[in-house]
Amino acid sequence: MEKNLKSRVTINRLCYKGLDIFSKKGYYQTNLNDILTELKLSKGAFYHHFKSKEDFFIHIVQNLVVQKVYALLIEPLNTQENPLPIIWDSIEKALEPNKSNEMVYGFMLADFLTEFGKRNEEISRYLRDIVQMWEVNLVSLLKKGKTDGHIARHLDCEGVAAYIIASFLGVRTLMSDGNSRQSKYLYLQQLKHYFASLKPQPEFI
Amino acid sequence: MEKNLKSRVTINRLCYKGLDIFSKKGYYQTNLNDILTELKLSKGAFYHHFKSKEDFFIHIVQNLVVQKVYALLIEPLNTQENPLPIIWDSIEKALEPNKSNEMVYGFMLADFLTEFGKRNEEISRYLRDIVQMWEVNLVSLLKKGKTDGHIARHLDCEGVAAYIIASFLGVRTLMSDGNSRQSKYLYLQQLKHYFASLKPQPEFI
DNA sequence: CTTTGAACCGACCTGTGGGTTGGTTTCCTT
DNA sequence: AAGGAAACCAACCCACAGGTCGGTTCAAAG
Repeated sequence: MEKNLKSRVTINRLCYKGLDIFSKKGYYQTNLNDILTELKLSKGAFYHHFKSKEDFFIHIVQNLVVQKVYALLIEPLNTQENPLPIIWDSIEKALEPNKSNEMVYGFMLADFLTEFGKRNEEISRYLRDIVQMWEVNLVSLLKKGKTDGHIARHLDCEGVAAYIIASFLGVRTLMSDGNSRQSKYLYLQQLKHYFASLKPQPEFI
Repeated sequence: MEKNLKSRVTINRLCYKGLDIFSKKGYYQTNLNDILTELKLSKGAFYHHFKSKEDFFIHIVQNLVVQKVYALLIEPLNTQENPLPIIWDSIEKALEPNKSNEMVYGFMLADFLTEFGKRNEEISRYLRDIVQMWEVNLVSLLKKGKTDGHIARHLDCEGVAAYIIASFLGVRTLMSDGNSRQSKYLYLQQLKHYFASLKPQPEFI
């Protein structure tokens, strides 16, 4: 195989497997051998492509995590329709386990944010940037929903976005507690109820 | 000082300082010396009172964490009044930093749940028990609120409780992101809005 | 005062895991 | 074919942290 191509293949394998295991066990609880033995690679191979474990993780965040969050939670918001069902659908999909690798991408962000919160300022910043990117897009979509008459005028769009994000980040904690299907179902139902309360109330017009 | 008393004093000092530092840095990222040097105690002293780091942490959870959660989130629910303002107040207080030691007890549960989620089944169970204790009390209070006419009849109390818990656990992630006051404010405002939507709707009677 | 054992000390042991380094293979260039 | 660089290997290094152990202090009992 061509050298340059082979290099990229190895880097990709490392990143995907890394994200997989980091998501399952957490960053600090994962050691490089966990990743390397599964891929039948050596320490030397790893440190040929990345200068440190932290560098490796940042690379994963800036590529894979950003990409997943964008595809699942942000890109769907690019719509002209009623925002609330769109947002609800995107969240439901984000909580759905990915068939190909059993990974629930919705988990990653919240777990990583917690893990690095008071521990690694640099990585925290990258993660917060992703959340903020989501928040910004939510807010602007909600504001458009206001002008289009889908959302009550008196609502605070920043507040609604923060509340959506908080509940989304929190439900994962409950979902990892055994009966994840039940928690997810209850959460999504109430999210729908909350969204219904955001619609313009006819009797107030 | 009497031996037995001195022992209990030392154990208490260890537990409080342990909870403090574990809350700030996480369990796995805290080493015993972080705790022991601050208390001017030795390894020997520690292992005289506890058989392992894990045993130590379980002791903290079963005593201090349970006690804090109970005092802040469960005991206030023992009321005959309208449940929704009561729940809201308890959550607001739980998110308030404790003046005496700067610790935000509301943080602990969610952080620890995340940290041990896929890592230590035994400790996870203890933590989940605490959440479930909260959930059970929330549900029963909400059901009473239904019969008392404070909450709409068609609502699913388990769902409401799950949603409250999810959003509470999640807001802490946002709160540790720098501007915690702003996040908390937005969250509490929307929680109030959500609660308002749970009241019986006059036009549906 | 002596004895006893709980409370405590701190040097040491040991496994772990991030990172290094010298060497080997593979593939492209000339 | 030869040279060289990229890709990779695996033994090694070392700092760190959980846990151990022999010894010391001190308060209560006899």
